[in-house]
Amino acid sequence: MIIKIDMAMDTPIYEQLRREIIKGILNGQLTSGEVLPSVRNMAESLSINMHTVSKAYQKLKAEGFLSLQRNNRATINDKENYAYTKEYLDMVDVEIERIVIEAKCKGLKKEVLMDIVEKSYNKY
Amino acid sequence: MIIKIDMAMDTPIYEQLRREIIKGILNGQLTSGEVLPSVRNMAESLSINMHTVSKAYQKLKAEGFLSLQRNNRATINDKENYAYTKEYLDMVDVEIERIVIEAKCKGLKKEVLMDIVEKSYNKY
Amino acid sequence: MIIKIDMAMDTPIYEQLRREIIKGILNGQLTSGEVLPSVRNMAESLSINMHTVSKAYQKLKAEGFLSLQRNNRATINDKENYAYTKEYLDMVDVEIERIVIEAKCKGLKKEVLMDIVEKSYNKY
Amino acid sequence: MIIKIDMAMDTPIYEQLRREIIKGILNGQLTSGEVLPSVRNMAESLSINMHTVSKAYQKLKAEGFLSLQRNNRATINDKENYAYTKEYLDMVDVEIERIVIEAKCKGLKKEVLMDIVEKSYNKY
DNA sequence: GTGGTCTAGACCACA
DNA sequence: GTGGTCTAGACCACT
Repeated sequence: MIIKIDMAMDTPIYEQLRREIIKGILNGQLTSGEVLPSVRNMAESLSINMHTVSKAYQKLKAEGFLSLQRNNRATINDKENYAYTKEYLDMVDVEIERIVIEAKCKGLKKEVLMDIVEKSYNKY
Repeated sequence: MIIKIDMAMDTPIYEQLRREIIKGILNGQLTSGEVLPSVRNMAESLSINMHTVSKAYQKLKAEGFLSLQRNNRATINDKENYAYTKEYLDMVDVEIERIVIEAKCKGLKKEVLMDIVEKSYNKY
Repeated sequence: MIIKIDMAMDTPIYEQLRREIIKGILNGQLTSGEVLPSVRNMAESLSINMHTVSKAYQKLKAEGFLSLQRNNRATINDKENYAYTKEYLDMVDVEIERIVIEAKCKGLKKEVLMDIVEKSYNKY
Repeated sequence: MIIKIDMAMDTPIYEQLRREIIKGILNGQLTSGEVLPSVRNMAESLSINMHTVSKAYQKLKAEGFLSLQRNNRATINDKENYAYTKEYLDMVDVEIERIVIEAKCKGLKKEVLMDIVEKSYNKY
């Protein structure tokens, strides 16, 4: 699986890595039970720090996307482990609201915005 | 106009202030030509530092939301000055995509997500 | 003579006024011996502070463009009084160099830059 | 690379630093991919404050001259990232016009002015 | 160790 | 009185 990290982006590297793994789960490149490269290997292949990879793995573990075994192997979990919760929905709500306010203020029509969301949803 | 700043939030204060002002423009509390409090006054009334307010004003200026006049007044601009651009649309696209990927991965149906966006849009 | 002041510009008002008067001299709207409005009148008609007008007049006087009489009247001088000097040439050189360096760095061809200068010269 | 800062000059320090870096890019002392000193190091070697350096770097980033990488390196960009735009040309036009008007008013011949520009261009 | 954010206090040009 | 610049020192997330 190809993971793209952009050092020039303002998003933290560990967050970029986290998102890439989630994307991998979504598009089927990472299936339940699959084992991710070790922290050390992942860090090497991406030319980033081990701590950064570890941070991404830890966050994904906390969210239920994967399990970390004693042997430091990260295994992708079943869907049930990371199904959306009430808290997650609230968070999405806040994020969407922030985007919507600015977009509406700038004159973006509801239809255009909804279209972006729909197209994005269908894309993956 | 009431501006809420949450010092405990991880969003920078200047960014919170920026968003509150945009929200004010959207809901009609700040209309074109309206004058904002001076940097010093705004800082005092929010119990934050001058420079933090200044940073918010500068960003809003760069985005066309307001003009910093030579007579030391921050004036809300006309809609034309901050209408959405191609670059802004691209940015929204990236942000939406990020949210959509994670939401879809977590099993959130398209209809539910679209509903959140629509409700948010109609709310303001 | 019409004088345009843009409160949203970052150029100081007194400097804008100064430039407008020089422009007036160049295009023949202000001829040698002509009398400018009093500081008070000019300030009123431009809706700016008297001190600001005074500052512009003082600077123009120091540069030889006009004379200030005891009755506070500003009179445009003859050309000889404000002919370019060695110091002025040096200053132009510095300003041009600053523009040229950045322009060249950005890939602007010499011909394009020279063309801008020539067109600008012929325009007035 | 030698960077000269004149504390007595009326040009802000961050702006002087910005120009020095652009000059370095132009004369080949700073090539694409090259890494600038960290904000702290640059500040120390110039005996100025961290924040002042940061402001210069931020401006250069906004203009495309460099990227501030997540691994805390300020890297010079490729030419494409800071090629001149329509907006930049308009800005140059305004600046040139301002100089030309005053110069012409002071009796400076077109040829002399053009010569200054040409010499300046060839110098770097 | 690095940059980003925030605060505080100072000076200055502008109005 | 106003904003812009600069300094200094602190905290924090990221690497």
